[in-house]
Amino acid sequence: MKELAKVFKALADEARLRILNLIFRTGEICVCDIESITGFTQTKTSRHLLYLSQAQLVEGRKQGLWMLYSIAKPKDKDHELLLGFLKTLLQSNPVAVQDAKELNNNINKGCCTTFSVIKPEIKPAVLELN
Amino acid sequence: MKELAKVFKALADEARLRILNLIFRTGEICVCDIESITGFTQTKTSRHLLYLSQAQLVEGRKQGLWMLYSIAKPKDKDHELLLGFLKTLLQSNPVAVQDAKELNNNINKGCCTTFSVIKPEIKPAVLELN
DNA sequence: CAACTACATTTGCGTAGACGAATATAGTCG
DNA sequence: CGACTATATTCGTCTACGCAAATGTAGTTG
Repeated sequence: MKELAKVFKALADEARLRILNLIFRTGEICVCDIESITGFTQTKTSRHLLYLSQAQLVEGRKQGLWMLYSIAKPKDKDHELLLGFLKTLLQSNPVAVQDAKELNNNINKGCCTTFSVIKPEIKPAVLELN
Repeated sequence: MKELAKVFKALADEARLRILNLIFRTGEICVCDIESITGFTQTKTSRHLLYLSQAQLVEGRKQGLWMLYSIAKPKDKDHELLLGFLKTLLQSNPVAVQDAKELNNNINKGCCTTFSVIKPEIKPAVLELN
């Protein structure tokens, strides 16, 4: 129960929900893209990603100079249920949709590090923006 | 998005999750029963119920001297999804199941105000304890 | 190896939340 | 109305969290 509360605590912040949304929509994204899309400072972005990973909501891997974050692999049924639930909620949320549009703009302008440098094969059309 | 974060904040506390669990399992329960089952002080119980009702997760009605709390009626699809999700999570949680057993004990011993005084027609068998 | 980039961590500060004890309020019953 | 019960609210304290600025670190590139 305490762990469940801890997960909800990780979700109890708008900044973290916005970050989660970007990760859901991209599959995998680097820190600097999150910064540029949300307007968060580097410190703030990094700290919130730490919270999210401690709550087992996201996980990161290092690739060269970049740190790439993705949604954590579900550990059990409840965990899987939670992640699916979150994705559904964020799919229709106005702020989440707005961020998704900004993300798409960045991809098209070529200033999205994640997609232009690291995963150039992934095209905007792949993203589910609505 | 801010409202979503607020809801998660209301869920980000073990005491509130335990209270929610009791409400889910009984359908409607008075404050003093929550106190005796959880061992929370009166202040603590009341305060957390306030948080939960402000987040539109529960709602209360006054009956005589007692305040009866139940799960809030869902306002929209997302809200309904959230409540169903929560119920599922709490259904299998060990602490939640333990509290359910304690609740059942209280009902059988006749010291559960909610069921012995206010809703005597509801029998323990009605409760889904596992 | 030196400059640079992406990211993490530390520090210090202000605010929000959790708690118990005490007090207040509202309804009931004699 | 006066004693009692159930619940809510206030108060003071302690801890946790959010933030920006500064600093640290790891990997890359010339």
